[in-house]
Amino acid sequence: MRKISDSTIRRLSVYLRFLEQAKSPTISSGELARLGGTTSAQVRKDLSFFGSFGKRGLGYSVPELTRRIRDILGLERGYRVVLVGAGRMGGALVQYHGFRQRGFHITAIYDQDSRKIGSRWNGLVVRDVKHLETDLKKDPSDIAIVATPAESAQHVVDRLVRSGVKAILNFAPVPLNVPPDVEVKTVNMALELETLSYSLANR
Amino acid sequence: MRKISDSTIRRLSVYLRFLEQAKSPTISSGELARLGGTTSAQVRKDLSFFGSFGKRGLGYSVPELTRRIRDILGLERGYRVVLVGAGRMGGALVQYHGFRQRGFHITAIYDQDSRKIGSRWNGLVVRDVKHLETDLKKDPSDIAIVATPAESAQHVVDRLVRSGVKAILNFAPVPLNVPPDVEVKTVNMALELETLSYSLANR
DNA sequence: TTCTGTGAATAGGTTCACAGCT
DNA sequence: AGCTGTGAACCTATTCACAGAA
Repeated sequence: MRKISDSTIRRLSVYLRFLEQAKSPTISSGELARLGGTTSAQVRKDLSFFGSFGKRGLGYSVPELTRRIRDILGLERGYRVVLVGAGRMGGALVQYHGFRQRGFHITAIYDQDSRKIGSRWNGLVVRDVKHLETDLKKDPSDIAIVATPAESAQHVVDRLVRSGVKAILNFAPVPLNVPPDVEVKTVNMALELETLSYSLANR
Repeated sequence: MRKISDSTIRRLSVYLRFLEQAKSPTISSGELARLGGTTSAQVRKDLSFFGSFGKRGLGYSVPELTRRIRDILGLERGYRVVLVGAGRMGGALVQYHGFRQRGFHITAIYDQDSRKIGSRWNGLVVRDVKHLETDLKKDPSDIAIVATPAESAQHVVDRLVRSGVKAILNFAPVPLNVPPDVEVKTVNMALELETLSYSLANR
């Protein structure tokens, strides 16, 4: 398959959010653009990589386009997600409603700290991270969320990769090394604040 | 000032993190690149937008480059940050060590929910969001973090903008409208998972 | 010799503009 | 007439490659 840019995928995801809230049966590229903060040409180009979903003179059928984008993004199948790191951030993520809503189900939580192990979080019992490999062998997961301290992140990731995890959402503030068939997305909040600092400093 | 791309700024922020951990007194663009997951040419180009900080044949002085990047990013001055939304995510952010470490001080927390108002969070008392404008008039902040539900985010942002906030880090999963002199960075975690879903679906 | 600094070349993403359906 | 689909033009970011300083 043709290489699609990350920004296109992110925009599709944004369009999807608005399609799901749309009231009218059809929507134009211009309207989607306005909602998603982009241009109508961009919307049409983004969609054109995957096919021709619209009707000229009319726009896009909301239910059809919704279905198509969900399909492109692979959201139909639903995912089992394991979370490593039961700190504050892990806690927020477990509760985060947006994940479940989108078909991402957190099925297990791991931590190192014996004070956390055994406690219940949103219906899940925090397990000792030493069980990570054996658990994943029994119940594989495609996606893991890493919310550990920076120091342990790479080690945890190595173990996840060995256990067959293919995609990792990383909240630890370090770039992670993984083999080319594994996808990592790092969310670094301090870094986001620093870009804001830069824009404040340069005006 | 010449327009610098967001990706350059983000990489500077990554380099800075490694410079602060570096042990040797000098470092080459190749080494910084390896640590930061990029190329040596990229490192040199990024830095060249702001000056010539290295010595040919030698590399960059770690303390000097650290200072220069902190200066470029505007991190020397320190920032007062207000947080709106005392939910799970807000709680995680208040505790997040990376912020304080980098000179971002959360000075107030606001919420709408009377059950949360008055409770202590990390030494701060959660205040009723109705005091937002009067508080900001007394003690202005340049930066706000918005961690409210999607529905209230735009309204909160309008009030922040009217109160003189110039930079917003948004965790609500909606694009926000702000005047051109205000900078917004949105972190949307469900969206990050969706890009991972896409890459799993297309292999 | 090593490693920076930087124009030039390349690649990639966005916008334009218009032909072609409905 | 309205709005899509898309090649072409444009613009921006990355990579190359090499001259030049330590």
